[in-house]
Amino acid sequence: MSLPADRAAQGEALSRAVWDVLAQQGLEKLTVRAVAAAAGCTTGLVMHRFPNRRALLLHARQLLHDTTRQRVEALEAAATSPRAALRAVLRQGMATDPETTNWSIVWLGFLAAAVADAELIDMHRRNNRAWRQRVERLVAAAAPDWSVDRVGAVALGLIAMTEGVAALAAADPAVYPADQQERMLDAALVAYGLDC
Amino acid sequence: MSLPADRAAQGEALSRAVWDVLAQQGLEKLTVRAVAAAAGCTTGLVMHRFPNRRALLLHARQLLHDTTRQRVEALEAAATSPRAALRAVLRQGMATDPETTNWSIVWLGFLAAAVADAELIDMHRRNNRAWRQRVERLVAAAAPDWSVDRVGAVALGLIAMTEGVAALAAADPAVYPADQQERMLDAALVAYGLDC
DNA sequence: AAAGCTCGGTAACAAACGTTACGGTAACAT
DNA sequence: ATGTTACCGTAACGTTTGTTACCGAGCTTT
Repeated sequence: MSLPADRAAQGEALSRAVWDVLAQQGLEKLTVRAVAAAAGCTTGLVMHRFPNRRALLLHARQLLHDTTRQRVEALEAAATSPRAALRAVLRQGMATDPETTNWSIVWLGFLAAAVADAELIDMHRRNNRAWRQRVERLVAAAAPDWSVDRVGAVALGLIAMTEGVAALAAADPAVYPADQQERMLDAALVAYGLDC
Repeated sequence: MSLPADRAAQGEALSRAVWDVLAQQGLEKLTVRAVAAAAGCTTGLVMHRFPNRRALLLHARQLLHDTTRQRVEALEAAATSPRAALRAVLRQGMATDPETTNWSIVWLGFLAAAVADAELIDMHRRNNRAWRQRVERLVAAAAPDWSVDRVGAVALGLIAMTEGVAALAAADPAVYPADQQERMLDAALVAYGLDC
């Protein structure tokens, strides 16, 4: 069968291979051949599916965003209160298990690759601005009487904290165990007056 | 003259060239030839000064750490109170001006490069553990009656927050201006009860 | 002044890279 | 059954990479 659904599935599988290589071998080894090997195919298939290496990377980057967005929306929908939603969403932004740790490493790799790529940095900015608006909305819902300025400052603090600890824990998991990240998050939520 | 001081100075200049390339062209373009061009010399000099590319990168990474350590110690020594020292040290960890923004991008590049390099990741861990101990010491001095657990959780929160906002601001300076980062830091210090 | 030594630039190497062209196989249509 | 098309692996291309070998210029020593 050569339905477009199959082509899309192949593109998705190749994007997942991009993530795997990025997480396990790093940005410097992120070659077309390495991606093909991780996907269990040859470079021919990769280059038939994408016009060039950059298009493959851009697709993998966008798919990463879409995937995490869906996961976050599910967490938000399943939460029983605004503050529980805020905590759940922030929690998955840290590196508390192998899956989210992997996600963090991949995220760092794409960010490093975006330094020299205008389109990648644009995607990063679009996605991160959306992320920031989401957290600001959640903070505003969790503290309805706050001023816009305070919501912004606290949301930024929480975003930066989770983003930062994800990077730190991804690079040194032994020193940043999951429970310490959670205690850090809870301490911050308590300090800001946003605890459940 | 061929004094060892000159050789060391050349190594330093080449390391600075590594930073420049990393900040302006990204990790993927961090080649020996690009470094030589940024340093205004040829690849011959680079390979005479360092046995191979990895050694050059390791030297640049260590020099980056030593440089920032000296800057932080100067800030700490110049502070008039423990809380002022804490704030000054944390402040320089964010990306509030072109210099610290550059530093953040370089830091991200080295972190991404460390994914596949055991020695680079070791250096990152050593340096970051020292950084964490420094901030924990500053927090303990700023709040002498806190428990060790609380000092650890708050210090981790502050470290992660500054580290995270530095990455965010480095990638999207227009959305994370300096004054917003400072307000975020002050809001966090107030929330933790560590304001001056 | 001539020889030796240090230094750094030039040029070349093999390997790996992104990309392209070609060929063969399997499914579909007629 | 035969021609057509889509699909993908194979092999090659030119370029770029890290690295090595070589060579000439300038300083020191005798």
